[in-house]
Amino acid sequence: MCSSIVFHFFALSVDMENHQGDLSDILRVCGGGDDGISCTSTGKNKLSAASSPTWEFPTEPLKFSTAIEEPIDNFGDPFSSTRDPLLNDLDLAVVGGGMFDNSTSSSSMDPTVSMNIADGDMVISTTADSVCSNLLAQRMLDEEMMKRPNCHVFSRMLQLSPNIKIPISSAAPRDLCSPSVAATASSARGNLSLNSPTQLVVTHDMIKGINTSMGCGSVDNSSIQISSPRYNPAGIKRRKSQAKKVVCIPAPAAVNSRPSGEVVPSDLWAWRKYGQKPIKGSPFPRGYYRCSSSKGCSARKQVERSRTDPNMLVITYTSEHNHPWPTQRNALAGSTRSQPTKNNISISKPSLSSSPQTNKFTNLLMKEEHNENRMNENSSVVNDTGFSMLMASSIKEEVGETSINHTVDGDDNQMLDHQGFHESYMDDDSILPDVTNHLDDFFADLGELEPDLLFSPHGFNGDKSDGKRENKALDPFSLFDWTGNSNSNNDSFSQEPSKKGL
DNA sequence: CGATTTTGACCAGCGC
DNA sequence: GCGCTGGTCAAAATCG
Repeated sequence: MCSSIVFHFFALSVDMENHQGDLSDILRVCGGGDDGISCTSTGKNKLSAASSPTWEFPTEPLKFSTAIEEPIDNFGDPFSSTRDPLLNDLDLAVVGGGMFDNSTSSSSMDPTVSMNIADGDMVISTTADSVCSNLLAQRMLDEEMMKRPNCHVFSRMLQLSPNIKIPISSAAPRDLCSPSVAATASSARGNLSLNSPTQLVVTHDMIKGINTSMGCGSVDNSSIQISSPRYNPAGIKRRKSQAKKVVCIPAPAAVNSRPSGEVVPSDLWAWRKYGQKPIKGSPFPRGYYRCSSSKGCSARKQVERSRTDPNMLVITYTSEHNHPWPTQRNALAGSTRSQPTKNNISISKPSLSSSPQTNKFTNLLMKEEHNENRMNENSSVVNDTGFSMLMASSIKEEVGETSINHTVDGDDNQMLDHQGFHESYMDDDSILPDVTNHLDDFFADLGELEPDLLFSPHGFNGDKSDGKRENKALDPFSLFDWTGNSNSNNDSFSQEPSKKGL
């Protein structure tokens, strides 16, 4: 019975207060290789990534974030407060019989999940066995990410902090441990894999080699980028000190054939372009998008090419979504119509490919700016085989806790109340998103698709020649589904900005 | 036909 | 106050 689970471990929270400035603040932690953080449990009760040969410890010790004075907004980051479905992009395989049942999760002794920080190493462990343990641990990470408004899971990320407090719901593991679905080990993208029983150790050894780099331009494969929120991409002038979150991602090698030449990576929100302007000092125009998932949503984002490296896209999120994470169908409905009709699947699944081209997707940098007074927020990027993520790491946390045990006997409501997700939308209780429902929707949608198509590399890379728009919303990798990219002409983006100077 | 993109016009913030 | 620049609006065009 398969009991391992892929544990995507994409970002580390690093205190960057000693790194100030702008572009030069961006550090890169080179992971090397395609696997990034990748390890498999070899011991019975411990899974350690310390032996991962692809990580180096930074020349200077990483400082994990501690207390932050104030929570900050999510800035429309689709993953900042909402559970990231990508966290569950396990290779799922239907197995006969129940590989997991309540008796497993509800043993005589309630399983607990604990997270400890010792010497900068984070250890997540549970007393539960088998898949449930793994799921609990993963859930724990998920919860942690949701709990932290700044734990921007633009993809899968995890913050390392000595102050982790994650409520775990008893329902959660059961929900995740569907009797009909077994999680099988897969490290296709070099993720941290958890085998049962669960103890996850993230050690300093997993990280090494911090190098400074300049802006988004210094990106190479298999790297972690840590940027300072002080970096003001492209010298964007702030209006009304509006909080922004900036994400730098590698530009796709392929570019769509839009007149604008714009390349917009899709995420799971629906965005509608409402403007485009040439930016002074940059040969590339900036596109303005607003969330079209919900009327009244103030979430916006700006997409432009990095002026220092045209191969990088700078996405600036402004404001935040005031509605739940869109369902797959909603996301599909909101997808741009410029989606290529053919041959875009392989592009959208970079992480499942090991080609050099794929590795161009390896680096992502996310930066966050809250306001003028919050310049020392932390952010980091951790790469994976096909993805790399960076997240801001400023989190409101309790101080002094280094180990918190979580008994798996809470209720869902309680869980939600403790999640940053809830906090993120506390301004409007009427539209509090239901994380659990999102999860349910997500998996329900997944269930409607053929597993092979969904989860197998073949399915990902299959060429849909029927001309239909890919259901990218169901594809966790659609994050990097560069819209409308059906060819590899990277120059089309570099075309002249709109004729009028706007 | 509805949703999205394009694009010229307008508005607002900021520096001088 | 003025000009520059960025951000948004909205009508027309486009697409599925």
